Amino acid sequence: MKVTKEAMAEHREQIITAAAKRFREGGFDNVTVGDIMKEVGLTHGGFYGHFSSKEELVAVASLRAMTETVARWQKLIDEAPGDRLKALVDSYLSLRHHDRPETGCLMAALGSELSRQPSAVKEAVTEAQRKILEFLSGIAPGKTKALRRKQAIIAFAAMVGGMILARNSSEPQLRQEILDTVAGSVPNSVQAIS
Amino acid sequence: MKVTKEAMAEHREQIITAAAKRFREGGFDNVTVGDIMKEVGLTHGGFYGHFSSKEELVAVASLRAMTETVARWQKLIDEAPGDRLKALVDSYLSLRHHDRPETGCLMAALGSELSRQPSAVKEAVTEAQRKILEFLSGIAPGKTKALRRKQAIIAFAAMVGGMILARNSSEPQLRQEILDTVAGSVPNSVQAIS
DNA sequence: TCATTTAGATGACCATTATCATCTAAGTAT
DNA sequence: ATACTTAGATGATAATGGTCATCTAAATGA
Repeated sequence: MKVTKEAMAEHREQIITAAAKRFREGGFDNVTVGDIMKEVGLTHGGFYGHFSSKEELVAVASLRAMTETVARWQKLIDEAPGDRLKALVDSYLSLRHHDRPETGCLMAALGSELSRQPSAVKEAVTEAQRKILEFLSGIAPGKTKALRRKQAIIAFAAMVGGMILARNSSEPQLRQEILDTVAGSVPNSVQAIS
Repeated sequence: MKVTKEAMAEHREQIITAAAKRFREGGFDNVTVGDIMKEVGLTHGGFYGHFSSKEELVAVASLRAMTETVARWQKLIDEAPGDRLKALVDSYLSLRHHDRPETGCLMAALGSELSRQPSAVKEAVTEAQRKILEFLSGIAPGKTKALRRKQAIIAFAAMVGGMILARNSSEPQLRQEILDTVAGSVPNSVQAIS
Protein backbone atom coordinates (compact mmCIF):
# COMPACT_ATOMS: atom_id res chain seq x y z
CA MET A 1 0.00 0.00 0.00
CA LYS A 2 2.14 2.80 -1.16
CA VAL A 3 0.96 6.33 -0.52
CA THR A 4 1.50 9.76 -1.98
CA LYS A 5 4.60 11.68 -0.99
CA GLU A 6 2.29 14.23 0.59
CA ALA A 7 0.37 11.52 2.38
CA MET A 8 3.59 10.15 3.76
CA ALA A 9 4.67 13.56 5.00
CA GLU A 10 1.26 13.95 6.56
CA HIS A 11 1.58 10.58 8.23
CA ARG A 12 4.87 11.63 9.70
CA GLU A 13 3.27 14.74 11.08
CA GLN A 14 0.40 12.75 12.49
CA ILE A 15 2.78 10.34 14.18
CA ILE A 16 4.65 13.20 15.81
CA THR A 17 1.48 14.93 16.90
CA ALA A 18 -0.03 11.77 18.31
CA ALA A 19 3.20 10.92 20.09
CA ALA A 20 3.48 14.38 21.60
CA LYS A 21 -0.01 13.96 23.01
CA ARG A 22 0.21 10.39 24.21
CA PHE A 23 3.65 10.80 25.73
CA ARG A 24 2.49 13.76 27.78
CA GLU A 25 -0.56 11.84 28.82
CA GLY A 26 1.00 8.51 29.71
CA GLY A 27 4.76 8.95 29.89
CA PHE A 28 7.41 7.87 27.45
CA ASP A 29 7.68 4.34 28.81
CA ASN A 30 4.00 3.54 28.97
CA VAL A 31 3.13 4.53 25.43
CA THR A 32 4.20 2.04 22.82
CA VAL A 33 5.07 2.52 19.19
CA GLY A 34 2.01 0.41 18.44
CA ASP A 35 -0.25 2.70 20.44
CA ILE A 36 0.85 5.73 18.50
CA MET A 37 0.63 4.10 15.10
CA LYS A 38 -2.81 2.74 15.90
CA GLU A 39 -3.98 6.23 16.81
CA VAL A 40 -2.81 7.48 13.42
CA GLY A 41 -4.51 4.55 11.72
CA LEU A 42 -1.37 2.71 10.69
CA THR A 43 0.28 -0.46 11.88
CA HIS A 44 3.33 -0.69 14.08
CA GLY A 45 5.66 -1.99 11.38
CA GLY A 46 5.40 1.13 9.28
CA PHE A 47 6.91 3.17 12.07
CA TYR A 48 10.48 2.40 11.13
CA GLY A 49 10.01 3.91 7.74
CA HIS A 50 9.60 7.25 9.46
CA PHE A 51 11.94 7.03 12.42
CA SER A 52 15.00 5.01 13.18
CA SER A 53 13.95 4.24 16.72
CA LYS A 54 11.49 5.12 19.43
CA GLU A 55 14.17 7.25 20.98
CA GLU A 56 14.27 9.44 17.91
CA LEU A 57 10.53 9.92 18.14
CA VAL A 58 10.87 10.88 21.79
CA ALA A 59 13.25 13.65 20.82
CA VAL A 60 11.16 14.91 17.92
CA ALA A 61 7.87 14.73 19.80
CA SER A 62 9.33 16.51 22.81
CA LEU A 63 10.48 19.33 20.62
CA ARG A 64 7.10 19.45 18.95
CA ALA A 65 5.30 19.70 22.26
CA MET A 66 7.43 22.61 23.38
CA THR A 67 7.01 24.42 20.08
CA GLU A 68 3.25 23.96 20.27
CA THR A 69 3.26 25.39 23.75
CA VAL A 70 5.12 28.54 22.81
CA ALA A 71 2.76 29.03 19.87
CA ARG A 72 -0.22 28.71 22.19
CA TRP A 73 1.34 31.17 24.61
CA GLN A 74 1.98 33.64 21.84
CA LYS A 75 -1.65 33.51 20.79
CA LEU A 76 -2.78 33.93 24.34
CA ILE A 77 -0.76 37.02 25.08
CA ASP A 78 -1.66 38.57 21.75
CA GLU A 79 -5.25 38.63 22.94
CA ALA A 80 -4.50 39.52 26.53
CA PRO A 81 -4.93 43.11 27.62
CA GLY A 82 -2.81 44.44 30.47
CA ASP A 83 -0.18 42.37 32.25
CA ARG A 84 0.77 39.72 29.73
CA LEU A 85 2.91 37.62 32.04
CA LYS A 86 0.14 37.52 34.59
CA ALA A 87 -2.36 36.41 31.97
CA LEU A 88 -0.03 33.64 30.91
CA VAL A 89 0.65 32.48 34.44
CA ASP A 90 -3.04 32.41 35.29
CA SER A 91 -3.77 30.36 32.23
CA TYR A 92 -0.88 28.01 32.95
CA LEU A 93 -1.89 27.44 36.54
CA SER A 94 -5.51 26.80 35.69
CA LEU A 95 -7.57 23.73 36.43
CA ARG A 96 -7.98 23.33 32.71
CA HIS A 97 -4.27 22.88 32.22
CA HIS A 98 -4.11 20.70 35.29
CA ASP A 99 -6.68 18.36 33.79
CA ARG A 100 -5.13 18.18 30.35
CA PRO A 101 -1.47 17.31 30.49
CA GLU A 102 -1.68 15.87 26.99
CA THR A 103 -2.07 19.29 25.41
CA GLY A 104 -0.12 21.22 28.01
CA CYS A 105 3.42 22.01 29.00
CA LEU A 106 5.96 19.26 28.39
CA MET A 107 8.01 20.14 31.44
CA ALA A 108 5.04 19.82 33.74
CA ALA A 109 3.93 16.59 32.11
CA LEU A 110 7.27 14.85 31.64
CA GLY A 111 9.88 16.93 33.43
CA SER A 112 11.30 14.21 35.61
CA GLU A 113 11.43 11.64 32.83
CA LEU A 114 13.08 14.00 30.41
CA SER A 115 16.10 14.44 32.58
CA ARG A 116 16.82 10.72 32.25
CA GLN A 117 16.65 10.63 28.47
CA PRO A 118 19.75 10.14 26.34
CA SER A 119 21.76 13.22 25.56
CA ALA A 120 20.32 13.70 22.08
CA VAL A 121 16.90 14.23 23.63
CA LYS A 122 18.20 16.39 26.45
CA GLU A 123 20.03 18.69 24.10
CA ALA A 124 16.95 19.25 22.00
CA VAL A 125 15.00 20.02 25.13
CA THR A 126 17.64 22.40 26.39
CA GLU A 127 17.41 24.37 23.18
CA ALA A 128 13.63 24.54 23.44
CA GLN A 129 13.90 25.60 27.04
CA ARG A 130 16.16 28.42 26.01
CA LYS A 131 13.56 29.60 23.54
CA ILE A 132 10.89 29.51 26.21
CA LEU A 133 12.98 31.60 28.54
CA GLU A 134 13.59 34.09 25.77
CA PHE A 135 9.90 34.24 25.09
CA LEU A 136 9.09 34.80 28.75
CA SER A 137 11.80 37.42 29.03
CA GLY A 138 10.07 39.25 26.24
CA ILE A 139 6.81 39.62 28.13
CA ALA A 140 8.18 40.02 31.64
CA PRO A 141 7.97 43.48 33.16
CA GLY A 142 11.20 45.04 34.40
CA LYS A 143 13.55 47.90 33.63
CA THR A 144 16.62 46.03 32.47
CA LYS A 145 17.11 43.03 30.25
CA ALA A 146 18.89 41.16 33.02
CA LEU A 147 15.97 41.76 35.33
CA ARG A 148 13.42 40.53 32.83
CA ARG A 149 15.52 37.45 32.30
CA LYS A 150 15.49 36.72 36.01
CA GLN A 151 11.77 37.21 36.15
CA ALA A 152 11.33 34.79 33.28
CA ILE A 153 13.33 32.07 35.00
CA ILE A 154 11.57 32.53 38.30
CA ALA A 155 8.15 32.52 36.70
CA PHE A 156 8.83 29.41 34.66
CA ALA A 157 10.15 27.52 37.66
CA ALA A 158 7.13 28.47 39.74
CA MET A 159 4.77 27.51 36.93
CA VAL A 160 6.29 24.09 36.37
CA GLY A 161 6.71 23.34 40.05
CA GLY A 162 3.25 24.58 40.90
CA MET A 163 1.61 22.41 38.28
CA ILE A 164 3.55 19.33 39.33
CA LEU A 165 2.64 19.81 42.96
CA ALA A 166 -0.99 20.36 42.03
CA ARG A 167 -1.05 17.23 39.88
CA ASN A 168 0.24 15.28 42.83
CA SER A 169 -2.49 16.40 45.19
CA SER A 170 -5.44 14.09 45.13
CA GLU A 171 -7.45 16.43 47.36
CA PRO A 172 -9.20 19.02 45.19
CA GLN A 173 -8.96 21.61 47.91
CA LEU A 174 -5.21 21.34 48.34
CA ARG A 175 -4.79 21.27 44.59
CA GLN A 176 -6.70 24.49 44.15
CA GLU A 177 -4.88 26.12 47.03
CA ILE A 178 -1.56 25.36 45.36
CA LEU A 179 -2.65 26.61 41.95
CA ASP A 180 -4.10 29.83 43.33
CA THR A 181 -1.25 30.57 45.69
CA VAL A 182 1.47 30.08 43.13
CA ALA A 183 -0.44 31.96 40.46
CA GLY A 184 -1.03 34.81 42.87
CA SER A 185 2.60 35.00 43.82
CA VAL A 186 4.35 35.02 40.50
CA PRO A 187 3.77 38.58 39.34
CA ASN A 188 4.44 39.86 42.85
CA SER A 189 7.57 37.89 43.31
CA VAL A 190 8.77 39.08 40.01
CA GLN A 191 8.34 42.72 40.88
CA ALA A 192 9.98 42.20 44.22
CA ILE A 193 13.45 41.53 42.96
CA SER A 194 13.75 44.83 41.14
CA MET B 1 17.05 -20.62 53.66
CA LYS B 2 14.94 -19.28 56.37
CA VAL B 3 16.15 -16.23 58.23
CA THR B 4 15.63 -14.64 61.62
CA LYS B 5 12.55 -12.53 62.15
CA GLU B 6 14.86 -9.57 62.67
CA ALA B 7 16.77 -10.40 59.53
CA MET B 8 13.56 -10.48 57.59
CA ALA B 9 12.46 -7.12 58.95
CA GLU B 10 15.85 -5.77 58.03
CA HIS B 11 15.54 -7.18 54.54
CA ARG B 12 12.24 -5.41 54.15
CA GLU B 13 13.84 -2.17 55.20
CA GLN B 14 16.71 -2.70 52.81
CA ILE B 15 14.32 -3.36 49.96
CA ILE B 16 12.44 -0.16 50.66
CA THR B 17 15.62 1.87 51.00
CA ALA B 18 17.12 0.46 47.83
CA ALA B 19 13.88 1.00 45.95
CA ALA B 20 13.59 4.59 47.14
CA LYS B 21 17.08 5.24 45.81
CA ARG B 22 16.86 3.37 42.53
CA PHE B 23 13.43 4.69 41.67
CA ARG B 24 14.58 8.28 42.13
CA GLU B 25 17.62 7.53 40.07
CA GLY B 26 16.08 5.64 37.20
CA GLY B 27 12.32 6.09 37.33
CA PHE B 28 9.65 3.65 38.43
CA ASP B 29 9.41 1.93 35.08
CA ASN B 30 13.08 1.45 34.41
CA VAL B 31 13.96 -0.18 37.69
CA THR B 32 12.88 -3.79 37.98
CA VAL B 33 12.02 -5.86 41.00
CA GLY B 34 15.08 -7.91 40.17
CA ASP B 35 17.34 -4.89 40.18
CA ILE B 36 16.25 -3.93 43.65
CA MET B 37 16.49 -7.41 45.11
CA LYS B 38 19.91 -7.86 43.60
CA GLU B 39 21.08 -4.66 45.24
CA VAL B 40 19.93 -6.00 48.59
CA GLY B 41 21.63 -9.31 47.92
CA LEU B 42 18.49 -11.40 47.47
CA THR B 43 16.84 -12.97 44.46
CA HIS B 44 13.80 -11.66 42.69
CA GLY B 45 11.46 -14.42 43.81
CA GLY B 46 11.71 -13.51 47.47
CA PHE B 47 10.21 -10.13 46.77
CA TYR B 48 6.64 -11.33 46.97
CA GLY B 49 7.10 -12.48 50.51
CA HIS B 50 7.52 -8.83 51.43
CA PHE B 51 5.16 -7.02 49.08
CA SER B 52 2.09 -8.01 47.17
CA SER B 53 3.15 -6.20 44.02
CA LYS B 54 5.61 -3.74 42.58
CA GLU B 55 2.92 -1.12 42.85
CA GLU B 56 2.82 -1.55 46.60
CA LEU B 57 6.57 -1.03 46.74
CA VAL B 58 6.22 2.11 44.66
CA ALA B 59 3.84 3.53 47.23
CA VAL B 60 5.93 2.52 50.23
CA ALA B 61 9.21 3.64 48.72
CA SER B 62 7.75 6.98 47.67
CA LEU B 63 6.58 7.61 51.19
CA ARG B 64 9.97 6.60 52.50
CA ALA B 65 11.76 9.00 50.20
CA MET B 66 9.63 11.91 51.31
CA THR B 67 10.05 11.05 54.96
CA GLU B 68 13.80 10.85 54.53
CA THR B 69 13.77 14.24 52.90
CA VAL B 70 11.90 15.93 55.69
CA ALA B 71 14.26 14.36 58.21
CA ARG B 72 17.25 15.68 56.30
CA TRP B 73 15.67 19.11 56.12
CA GLN B 74 15.02 19.10 59.83
CA LYS B 75 18.63 18.30 60.53
CA LEU B 76 19.77 21.01 58.18
CA ILE B 77 17.72 23.79 59.68
CA ASP B 78 18.63 22.71 63.19
CA GLU B 79 22.22 23.57 62.37
CA ALA B 80 21.46 26.63 60.29
CA PRO B 81 21.86 30.02 61.89
CA GLY B 82 19.71 32.91 60.64
CA ASP B 83 17.10 32.54 57.94
CA ARG B 84 16.17 28.89 58.02
CA LEU B 85 14.05 28.87 54.91
CA LYS B 86 16.82 30.51 52.95
CA ALA B 87 19.32 27.94 54.17
CA LEU B 88 17.00 25.18 53.10
CA VAL B 89 16.33 26.67 49.69
CA ASP B 90 20.03 27.18 49.02
CA SER B 91 20.76 23.61 49.93
CA TYR B 92 17.89 22.34 47.81
CA LEU B 93 18.89 24.33 44.76
CA SER B 94 22.52 23.28 44.96
CA LEU B 95 24.60 21.51 42.36
CA ARG B 96 25.02 18.73 44.85
CA HIS B 97 21.30 18.05 44.93
CA HIS B 98 21.13 18.47 41.19
CA ASP B 99 23.72 15.75 40.74
CA ARG B 100 22.18 13.29 43.17
CA PRO B 101 18.52 12.73 42.49
CA GLU B 102 18.75 9.32 44.13
CA THR B 103 19.12 10.81 47.59
CA GLY B 104 17.17 13.98 46.93
CA CYS B 105 13.63 15.22 46.73
CA LEU B 106 11.08 12.77 45.35
CA MET B 107 9.03 15.46 43.67
CA ALA B 108 12.00 16.76 41.74
CA ALA B 109 13.12 13.26 40.80
CA LEU B 110 9.78 11.65 39.98
CA GLY B 111 7.18 14.39 40.03
CA SER B 112 5.76 13.83 36.61
CA GLU B 113 5.64 10.06 36.93
CA LEU B 114 3.99 10.18 40.32
CA SER B 115 0.96 11.95 38.99
CA ARG B 116 0.24 8.97 36.75
CA GLN B 117 0.42 6.38 39.51
CA PRO B 118 -2.67 4.58 40.77
CA SER B 119 -4.70 6.34 43.41
CA ALA B 120 -3.24 4.38 46.31
CA VAL B 121 0.17 5.81 45.52
CA LYS B 122 -1.14 9.29 44.86
CA GLU B 123 -2.97 9.43 48.13
CA ALA B 124 0.12 8.46 50.09
CA VAL B 125 2.06 11.13 48.27
CA THR B 126 -0.60 13.73 48.92
CA GLU B 127 -0.36 13.05 52.63
CA ALA B 128 3.41 13.37 52.56
CA GLN B 129 3.14 16.56 50.59
CA ARG B 130 0.85 17.95 53.23
CA LYS B 131 3.47 17.18 55.85
CA ILE B 132 6.13 18.91 53.81
CA LEU B 133 4.01 22.03 53.47
CA GLU B 134 3.40 22.03 57.21
CA PHE B 135 7.10 21.69 57.81
CA LEU B 136 7.91 24.56 55.47
CA SER B 137 5.17 26.67 57.01
CA GLY B 138 6.90 26.17 60.32
CA ILE B 139 10.14 27.73 59.16
CA ALA B 140 8.76 30.37 56.81
CA PRO B 141 8.95 33.95 58.00
CA GLY B 142 5.70 35.91 58.11
CA LYS B 143 3.37 37.52 60.60
CA THR B 144 0.31 35.34 60.22
CA LYS B 145 -0.18 31.63 59.85
CA ALA B 146 -1.95 32.10 56.54
CA LEU B 147 0.96 34.09 55.22
CA ARG B 148 3.51 31.52 56.26
CA ARG B 149 1.44 28.88 54.58
CA LYS B 150 1.47 30.80 51.34
CA GLN B 151 5.18 31.27 51.57
CA ALA B 152 5.64 27.56 52.08
CA ILE B 153 3.65 26.68 48.98
CA ILE B 154 5.40 29.24 46.83
CA ALA B 155 8.82 28.18 48.03
CA PHE B 156 8.16 24.50 47.46
CA ALA B 157 6.85 25.10 43.96
CA ALA B 158 9.87 27.19 43.06
CA MET B 159 12.24 24.62 44.50
CA VAL B 160 10.73 21.69 42.64
CA GLY B 161 10.30 23.60 39.40
CA GLY B 162 13.75 25.09 39.62
CA MET B 163 15.41 21.74 40.10
CA ILE B 164 13.48 20.16 37.26
CA LEU B 165 14.39 22.93 34.88
CA ALA B 166 18.01 22.73 35.95
CA ARG B 167 18.09 18.97 35.47
CA ASN B 168 16.80 19.48 31.95
CA SER B 169 19.52 21.90 30.97
CA SER B 170 22.48 20.15 29.47
CA GLU B 171 24.47 23.39 29.37
CA PRO B 172 26.22 23.86 32.72
CA GLN B 173 25.97 27.62 32.41
CA LEU B 174 22.22 27.69 31.90
CA ARG B 175 21.81 25.14 34.65
CA GLN B 176 23.72 27.25 37.12
CA GLU B 177 21.87 30.37 36.09
CA ILE B 178 18.57 28.68 36.82
CA LEU B 179 19.65 27.33 40.19
CA ASP B 180 21.08 30.65 41.31
CA THR B 181 18.24 32.77 40.06
CA VAL B 182 15.51 30.69 41.62
CA ALA B 183 17.43 30.32 44.86
CA GLY B 184 18.01 34.03 45.00
CA SER B 185 14.37 34.79 44.41
CA VAL B 186 12.62 32.60 46.88
CA PRO B 187 13.21 34.49 50.09
CA ASN B 188 12.51 37.77 48.32
CA SER B 189 9.39 36.58 46.65
CA VAL B 190 8.21 35.25 49.93
CA GLN B 191 8.59 38.56 51.68
CA ALA B 192 6.95 40.38 48.85
CA ILE B 193 3.47 39.02 49.27
CA SER B 194 3.08 40.26 52.82
C1' DT C 1 1.33 1.77 -20.48
C1' DC C 2 5.01 -0.56 -18.17
C1' DA C 3 8.91 -0.90 -15.15
C1' DT C 4 10.67 0.73 -10.98
C1' DT C 5 10.36 2.32 -6.51
C1' DT C 6 8.70 2.34 -1.89
C1' DA C 7 5.03 3.13 2.18
C1' DG C 8 2.94 0.44 4.85
C1' DA C 9 1.08 -4.30 6.34
C1' DT C 10 2.11 -8.71 8.31
C1' DG C 11 4.20 -11.64 11.19
C1' DA C 12 7.96 -13.09 13.74
C1' DC C 13 11.91 -12.66 16.85
C1' DC C 14 14.05 -11.77 20.98
C1' DA C 15 14.65 -9.51 25.21
C1' DT C 16 12.57 -7.97 29.21
C1' DT C 17 9.65 -8.36 33.34
C1' DA C 18 6.07 -9.03 36.75
C1' DT C 19 4.31 -12.70 39.00
C1' DC C 20 3.83 -17.23 41.01
C1' DA C 21 4.32 -22.38 42.17
C1' DT C 22 7.41 -25.20 44.15
C1' DC C 23 11.24 -26.54 46.80
C1' DT C 24 14.79 -26.36 50.62
C1' DA C 25 16.99 -25.35 54.52
C1' DA C 26 17.11 -22.96 58.54
C1' DG C 27 14.60 -20.90 62.52
C1' DT C 28 11.23 -21.71 66.33
C1' DA C 29 8.14 -23.64 69.57
C1' DT C 30 7.05 -27.56 72.26
C1' DA D 1 15.87 -32.64 69.94
C1' DT D 2 11.95 -33.08 66.89
C1' DA D 3 8.24 -31.42 64.20
C1' DC D 4 6.44 -27.49 62.21
C1' DT D 5 6.78 -23.18 59.95
C1' DT D 6 8.41 -20.08 56.55
C1' DA D 7 12.06 -16.78 54.05
C1' DG D 8 14.16 -17.00 50.26
C1' DA D 9 16.01 -19.57 45.97
C1' DT D 10 14.92 -21.54 41.58
C1' DG D 11 12.72 -21.85 37.53
C1' DA D 12 8.66 -21.35 34.80
C1' DT D 13 5.07 -18.66 32.65
C1' DA D 14 2.73 -15.32 30.18
C1' DA D 15 2.50 -10.82 28.53
C1' DT D 16 4.60 -6.98 26.57
C1' DG D 17 7.04 -4.32 23.36
C1' DG D 18 10.97 -2.70 20.25
C1' DT D 19 12.80 -3.98 16.06
C1' DC D 20 13.26 -5.98 11.56
C1' DA D 21 12.75 -9.05 7.26
C1' DT D 22 9.61 -9.75 3.93
C1' DC D 23 5.75 -8.97 1.10
C1' DT D 24 2.23 -6.24 -1.67
C1' DA D 25 0.12 -2.90 -3.97
C1' DA D 26 0.05 1.60 -5.28
C1' DA D 27 2.49 5.77 -7.01
C1' DT D 28 5.76 7.65 -10.10
C1' DG D 29 8.65 8.41 -14.09
C1' DA D 30 9.90 7.26 -18.71
